[in-house]
Amino acid sequence: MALTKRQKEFMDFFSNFVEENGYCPSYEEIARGLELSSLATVHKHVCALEAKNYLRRGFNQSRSLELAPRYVQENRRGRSHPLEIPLLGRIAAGAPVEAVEQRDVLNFADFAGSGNTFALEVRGNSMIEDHICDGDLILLERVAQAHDGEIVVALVAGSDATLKRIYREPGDMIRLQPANAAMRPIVVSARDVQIQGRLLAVLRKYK
Amino acid sequence: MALTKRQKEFMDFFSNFVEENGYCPSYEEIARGLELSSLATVHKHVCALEAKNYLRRGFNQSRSLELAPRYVQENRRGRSHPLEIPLLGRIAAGAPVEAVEQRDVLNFADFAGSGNTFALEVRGNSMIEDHICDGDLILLERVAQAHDGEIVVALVAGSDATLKRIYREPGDMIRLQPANAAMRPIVVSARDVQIQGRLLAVLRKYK
DNA sequence: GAATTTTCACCTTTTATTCGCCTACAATGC
DNA sequence: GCATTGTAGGCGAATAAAAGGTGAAAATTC
Repeated sequence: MALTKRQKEFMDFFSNFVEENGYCPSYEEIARGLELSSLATVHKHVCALEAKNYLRRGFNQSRSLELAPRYVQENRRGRSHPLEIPLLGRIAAGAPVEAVEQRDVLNFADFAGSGNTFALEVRGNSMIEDHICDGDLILLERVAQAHDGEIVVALVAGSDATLKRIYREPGDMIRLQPANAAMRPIVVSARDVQIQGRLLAVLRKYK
Repeated sequence: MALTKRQKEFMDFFSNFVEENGYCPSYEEIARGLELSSLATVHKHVCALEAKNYLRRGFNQSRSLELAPRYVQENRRGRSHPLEIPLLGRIAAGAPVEAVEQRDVLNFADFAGSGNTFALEVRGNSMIEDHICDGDLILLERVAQAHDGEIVVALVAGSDATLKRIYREPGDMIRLQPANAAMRPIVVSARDVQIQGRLLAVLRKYK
């Protein structure tokens, strides 16, 4: 009574959907998720999975599917801490992911730095060559000073807040260097630059 | 006996209302909150949710609804510390950061997805044009199937795990497309490809 | 008497079910 | 070796029921 490949995909999709939305998908939503064009196929899968005791349902009731206790038991792995994620290893290293022992844990606290952290959403492509894109979220540590070459959010002449690399220049000047060949560095008097924060991390979310 | 989409919205609204006000909403307040014009609809929802054991109530008594134990249990998850960071606004928008008075909060749970998440460290530059760099950490959702164009970690012929965009090709073939002009796509039979996860997020840490 | 819940009859949209028929593949009997 | 059978997976359309909705009137409690 084990799952077939397709049935496993079904269960994966289903449990992810419920986890994310808090309610059961309709047959049509399932069909879209599994790229099926007929509801009959979804129905067949449901029947098969119910027979195998992976799903429960109410007859003819909308969105009444639920994971059967059997599935829940077989699949409840480390629900430990929402902030800790198993760090399995490295890709392109020629080994299947499962094979890599789980010894490391990725903890979000590592990204957040001390207490003085804030976030911004990036607009524009001034740092694109450093692979910081429009729409990315960045975490910053609130500091007033930065070292040469660090990426900072700086306020120039009290008006523009920009993300740039910072360099000190002779004559008490400051150069704010974009990472975009199409853009020119900003060189201004140190008096007119106010550093707002130093880049700690870049976060990018997909879909 | 799972919740439907609308019932979930009902429960969300109801529990938020109680949380904020400390008392139960009247049917009319519920109707306004869910943009319903008839109290009959509210009543129907209440009956359905009572039957499903998500709500309790006293017959004909005003504002006597309460969350049933079942709901409370299912929804008291990881209230530990979501690790929230203030999201202040956007840069390069021509305004100083402080000026943006935004109440938004960046929550790491938003990145971690459902419970089925794991992390990998990226090696190599095969996705560099998508701005995923050597050394970046990526979060993945464990799925067995992916849609065309999504970025996945795939195991090819049981040996290489790689991060690529996936596309289906005629003849039951799969094309794994790098984002790097110097590299060629991998085209193999669908049988020889095993998807390990779908990209949820990219994290990059500085210094 | 005001606020609130319950009930009525009726409507629309969403959804699950069922039917017949198709392909691929692996196992079985001859 | 070859036909036969069984099983998993799939398609599209028709159908009926559940879920969601309306407005107004009645009933109940405070």
